[in-house]
Amino acid sequence: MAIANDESKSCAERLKAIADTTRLSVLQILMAGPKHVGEINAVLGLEQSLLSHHLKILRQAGLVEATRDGKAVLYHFVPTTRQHDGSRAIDLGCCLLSFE
Amino acid sequence: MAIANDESKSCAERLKAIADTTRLSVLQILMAGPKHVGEINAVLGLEQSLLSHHLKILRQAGLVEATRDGKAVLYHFVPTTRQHDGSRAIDLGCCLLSFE
DNA sequence: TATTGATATGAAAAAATTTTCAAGTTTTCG
DNA sequence: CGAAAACTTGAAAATTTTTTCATATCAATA
Repeated sequence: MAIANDESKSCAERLKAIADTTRLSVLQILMAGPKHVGEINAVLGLEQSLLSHHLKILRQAGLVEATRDGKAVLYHFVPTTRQHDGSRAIDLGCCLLSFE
Repeated sequence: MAIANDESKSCAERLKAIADTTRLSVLQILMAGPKHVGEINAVLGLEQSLLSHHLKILRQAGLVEATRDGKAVLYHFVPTTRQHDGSRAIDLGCCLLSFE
């Protein structure tokens, strides 16, 4: 039931999850606050199942989490972040990624 | 692909260049200082042309540069970096990546 | 200049990722 | 309960990346 967070994910593997235009957009949307799949897609306008597949990749990378909210599903950015000299940065293991 | 601004597009492109185990290793090797292709491969032990292909991708992403040095070729990390609260971070456009 | 050492390139094969399409859940509502 | 809304899943097709292999280039040297 709980979404497993694979500890053995390498840095490159997480980077790969982020290194995609669509997923990068999703991440940025979610970093602004939790949103339902439909709300995300109101911005991106993708084929419904395609977004779902991308969300799964982000979930498996441990970058986002989903919780059911009625018949909708709410996604939120998982702050795998840590304080890095003043600003929050996503910790990818071998490197820190910070959106300004 | 649907809505994705130019900024996140080029950012994802650079992230893609970095999001690969081999290229990530090459980058980290070069961040320690310039090295010849042979020296890089002394560490990685890849098929000669394969490393060459990877180096090309890093070059095209503007992350490294090559200069001829006799019959060898010297590669160096291109500091697309900027000071980010004390430590050097690679500026990818939409985000900063910092190795520690 | 012919040869050798160091690396690059191009094309085809192999592998991985992305997109589509059809069908399956879950939850709410009449 | 049956239907609808909001998603997810799985499998196949489409596309992109990665790897291999054979060949080419460039510079130093015999």
